[in-house]
Amino acid sequence: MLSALGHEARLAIFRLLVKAGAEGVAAGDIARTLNVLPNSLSANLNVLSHAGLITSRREGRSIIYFAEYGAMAGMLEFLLRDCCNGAPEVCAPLSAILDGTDNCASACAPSAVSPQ
Amino acid sequence: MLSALGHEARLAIFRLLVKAGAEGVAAGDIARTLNVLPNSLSANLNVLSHAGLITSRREGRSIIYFAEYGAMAGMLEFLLRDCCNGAPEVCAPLSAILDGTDNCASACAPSAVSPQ
DNA sequence: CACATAGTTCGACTATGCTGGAAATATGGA
DNA sequence: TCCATATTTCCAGCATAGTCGAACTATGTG
Repeated sequence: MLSALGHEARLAIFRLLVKAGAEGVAAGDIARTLNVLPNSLSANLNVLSHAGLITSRREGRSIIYFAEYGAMAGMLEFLLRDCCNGAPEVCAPLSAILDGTDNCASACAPSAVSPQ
Repeated sequence: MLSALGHEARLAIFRLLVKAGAEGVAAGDIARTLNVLPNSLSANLNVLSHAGLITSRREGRSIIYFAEYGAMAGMLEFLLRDCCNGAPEVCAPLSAILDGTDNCASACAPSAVSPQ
């Protein structure tokens, strides 16, 4: 997963899908938005998909891609556990982010964007 | 950073350094622990260092390497912001990790490291 | 059925990253 | 000074990943 995201174009794709949420984004729209060739986009989508970071569903002639939140959460959990175990001072600022200071919990809790 | 960590050996190195904490680990000890050749270890340490994930200090004839917690926190913050904005349901399980269920927040929270 | 649109797969080329041996540099000790 | 230890740098050689054009497959429409 880390190596899948360790690639400028793929990270951009994934971020786009995360922002899009449960609606997902069609491959063509991704290509247009990020200004990449459809075939290399397809290759990158394949890598992300194989890493478990995204899923897809056919809809008409488009194929819609979605970020796989569970995988993302799992990866972050892995990283958080490792960093917290050895370095408590890393956690505090992160807790602050999660704990509604900025954007997350406050934005997360009420609206409940995607019913999964 | 993501691509630096997206490499089995480098991730192992980084995890080792995170666990070691402020004491750091000498290059030779890393090589012995992870059973890698010193020259390829050096190359990987270089990549991690260039990514800002680790630092080093000479101590006698050894060179001690340390995880750079700030960089790690920055990276996690970046990932958390992105995922939380679009995907509230990712946050909950992570908050649980940070919030003292296991290991972290209980150790983190009281000390209040950064006033932001 | 023919055609247009949406994506993917294939194949060749290029580039970049990784590995491992050997030599070089730096430090400390006899 | 000479030697041992610790680590890095240099230099092939190899493998893998990325890119791009072109052909292929699938779906919907007239």
